[in-house]
Amino acid sequence: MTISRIDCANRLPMTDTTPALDQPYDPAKVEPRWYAFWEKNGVFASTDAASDARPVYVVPMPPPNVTGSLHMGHAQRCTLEDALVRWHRMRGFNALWQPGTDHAGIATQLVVERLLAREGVTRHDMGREAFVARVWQWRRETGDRILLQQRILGASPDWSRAKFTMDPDLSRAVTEAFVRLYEQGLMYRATRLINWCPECRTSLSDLEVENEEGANGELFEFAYEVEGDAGPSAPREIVVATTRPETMLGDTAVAVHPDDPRYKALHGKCVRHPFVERSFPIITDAVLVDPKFGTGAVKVTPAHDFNDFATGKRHDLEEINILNLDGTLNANAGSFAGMDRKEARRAVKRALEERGLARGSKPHTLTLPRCQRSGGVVEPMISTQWFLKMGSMAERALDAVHSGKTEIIPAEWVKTYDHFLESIQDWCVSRQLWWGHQIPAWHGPDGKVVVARERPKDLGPEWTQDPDVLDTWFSSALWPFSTLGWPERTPALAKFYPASDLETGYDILFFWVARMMMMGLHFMGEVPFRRVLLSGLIVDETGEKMGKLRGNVIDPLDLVHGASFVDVVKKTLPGAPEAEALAKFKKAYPSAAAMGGGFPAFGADAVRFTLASYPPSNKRIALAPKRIEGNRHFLNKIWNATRLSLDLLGEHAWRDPIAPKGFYNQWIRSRFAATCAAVHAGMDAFRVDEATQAAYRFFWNDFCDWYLELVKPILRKQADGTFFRPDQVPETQDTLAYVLEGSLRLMHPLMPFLTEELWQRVPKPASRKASIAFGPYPTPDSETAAHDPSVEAQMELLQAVISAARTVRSEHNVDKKADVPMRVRSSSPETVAFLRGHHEAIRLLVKTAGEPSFEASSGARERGTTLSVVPAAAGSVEVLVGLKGLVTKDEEVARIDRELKKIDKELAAMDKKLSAPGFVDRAPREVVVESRQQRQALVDARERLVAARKVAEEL
RNA sequence: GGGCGGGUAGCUCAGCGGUAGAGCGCUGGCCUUACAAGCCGGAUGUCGCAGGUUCAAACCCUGUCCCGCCCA
Repeated sequence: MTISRIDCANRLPMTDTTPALDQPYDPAKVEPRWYAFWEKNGVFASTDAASDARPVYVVPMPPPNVTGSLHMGHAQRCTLEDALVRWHRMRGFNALWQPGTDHAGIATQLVVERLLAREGVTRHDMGREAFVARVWQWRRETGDRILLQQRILGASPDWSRAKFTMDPDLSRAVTEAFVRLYEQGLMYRATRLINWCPECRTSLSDLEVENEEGANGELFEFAYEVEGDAGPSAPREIVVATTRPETMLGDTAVAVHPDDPRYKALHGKCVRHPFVERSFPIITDAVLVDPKFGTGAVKVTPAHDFNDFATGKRHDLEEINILNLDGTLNANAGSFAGMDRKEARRAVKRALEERGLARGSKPHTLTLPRCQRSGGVVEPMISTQWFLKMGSMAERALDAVHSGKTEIIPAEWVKTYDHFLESIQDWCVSRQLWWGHQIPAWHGPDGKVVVARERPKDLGPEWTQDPDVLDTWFSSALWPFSTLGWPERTPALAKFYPASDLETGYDILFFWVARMMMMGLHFMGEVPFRRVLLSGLIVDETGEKMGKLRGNVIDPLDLVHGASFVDVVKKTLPGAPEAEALAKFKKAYPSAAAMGGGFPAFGADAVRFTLASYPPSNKRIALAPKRIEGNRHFLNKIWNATRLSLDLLGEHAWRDPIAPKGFYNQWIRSRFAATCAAVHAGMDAFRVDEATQAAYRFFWNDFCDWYLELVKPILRKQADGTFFRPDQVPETQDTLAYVLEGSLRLMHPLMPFLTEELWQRVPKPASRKASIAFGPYPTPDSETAAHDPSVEAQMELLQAVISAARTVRSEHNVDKKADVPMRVRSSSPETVAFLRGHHEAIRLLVKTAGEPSFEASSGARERGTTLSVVPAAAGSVEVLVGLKGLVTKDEEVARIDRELKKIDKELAAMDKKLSAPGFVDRAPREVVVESRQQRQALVDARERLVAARKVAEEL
């Protein structure tokens, strides 16, 4: 076919490697070829040169963990950020999408420890230095995998600026930040009750503790014997209830409510601990004790419970730590020392029973604090750690959002952000890990501490560096400026700080976004970014969170390249029986289950377009594979429409278009202009979903369904080799080429591969650069002159007339091949004239026998015709289709009745509205006028239908 | 206990003050020389429930019931 001839035209820079435009569209043949091309042409490059006068657009990419393999969340980040970055780049911005990876302290250490465990080695066997060396080796081998995976999705960050949080320059920034914070009195060391994960053997910040609600437990009751004699009527014992019996080894008080009459006699008395040589007081505390809960008496363990800790401070109680760092009990636990905490719980209960102090137990649901990384139960524990004061930093971060210096989109999140910062506690930043930024503090004799950028030379050998490292999120919080060279005053820092947009999932609003706000304001004196764009979390099709245990994880690359479900579940549920894993997976994705044995290769563009099509207000995004399939069909549509267009354009050489005179050309240009405006509005407001929808509808429903169909007869030569309407050919070719090329550019940020592939082949101005990615982008301004609502309104009428005739054909099951006579009438001479002007389109799209006729309305009608009405205020249009011998009287009456029913329903609604008291007086005038026009159109249409029904027997 | 979302067609979701929408699914007819991953048609909703504001409410307000998430 003609396509191959066009392939040989000199439009294509890569003729030797580019396959023909085979049908159907195969992303596997197209996508792999373009990434290297973009890199070679420097598409992704930004410049920090002060002399560059372009406006700047900066997006810091949330650095994925080096442990990470690409998951749907990453794919979503990639898609949205890449769309925004490409969009700006095409519009002439100096765009920096800052890539990199995060060292992910705990996560990485756990991964490498697990590897070592297979070799039968622990990190303690190796020692710190060797272990850290091993982690570095691991990171060199696998840490960049995720960056390679992002390329498959078409991500376009400036790779030349890629950073890793443990790079020397970023590590230096971390040290500098720590030292300055210390010098400013914001970073301090303190002994406090903190969250301790015995499995990771490190402290955690409040945010790293996840509370598991509804855990099954029991409320265990036991008695403490009261010491001394409180009088004959006073109780000899006091019964307390607890969900953690083993912590009684650290009890230093029993609390009751001051007003509780049951315990009045015991105020000030002491109880004896049954297992350790200790007695402690019965105190009164209205804050801690709810007299209605349990027995109304509460055991107090200041060293292992946050509420009890506060109570201890109020009453000056002793804090007795009973735990070792690995979760076993220490010497304070007396005879229970050395036991694991779980074992100790059983042992304590048994011992209490033996002493006759147990008072029974009942089932109880509780909230269990769990470590975000290991899943282990977190123990509150007294420990000396480094803390960062949050108060004043949090205030500035709050102000920045309230004053509009940083905008959070969607705005619903502002309240959540506020609440977090308003109630924030100081941040425990030290971690007892080996992998991370070691704290730049040195400990000397007598508890002396020195904090410095480097080990001070005058410190003796007895001074040792603090073994702890910093929370991973500490270095992440510096990301928007540490990646640009801070603390040096680099050109990049001057050019690219603050960033424009920070896009991420809402799940790290506290972990990352709020902390970057605080650190950015503190160190740079300016917000780190102008907008925070938050998107929802991707969950499975039934709304469940994706997780290994659930067996519903989808690897985005499996969607891109295709994969059998068997292979998919091998990854999601390794080791599980295949049938069971498959069943779980298919239950999680009902629409995928209908696809047969696996995912077809949807291609990166289809996955991206789908991810971009969910609105950010959606907190949970239920990933429906069917939807990806639908979008792949859309890409195929673009592919084929381009093939057709190239065929219709032949050897057409680009001419800059002038304002078209032909109606269809005016119409498609107007629709294109409206679409550019809608896409721009969507992209600008972080409603990428609206941009995708506008592009989809335009390209498919306007450009393909109508414009290409209307233009075919004009641009296709007839059998005798001549054009049917030679005078219309040049302008139509120009317009087709213009809209096609513009559409590809318009959609490029959303589907970079396909648009590049096709754009390389379509006619375009000589001024265009090597890649579509260089733009320019079709903007509302560049298209606005073509926008013409009156043309669009006329086109809608024409479309309605054609559709009416098609409906009649279809409803009466007229053979597709049969030509039918058609007659169009209206009481409006203008309408008749307009429609007559489009007789050619009507003839072709309805497939009429001979030319349709156009005339003023009259009551008479030929035998054998069926009548349908298109309501219009200026005078409804009657569409008469000759169906002699093709339809019975009954069928026609039934069809007219259906039409009447519809119109009656609309008319009733309109009458109700118009006759409602106050409507005419109080509604805006244009609404009243419009409603009256609509009603008139309906009444008119109805009259014609009623008349038509009367003569239906003529059939 | 506090906060934030959500409940619209069988499914996944738009719409957020002027006559209910899309994709998928369902269904009738078409292998019409771009596309069957398609084309031309069709059916399908008391917009969670109850009040209120308004000339007008899926949309605003109040209450209420479910579902989800976050914080304590």
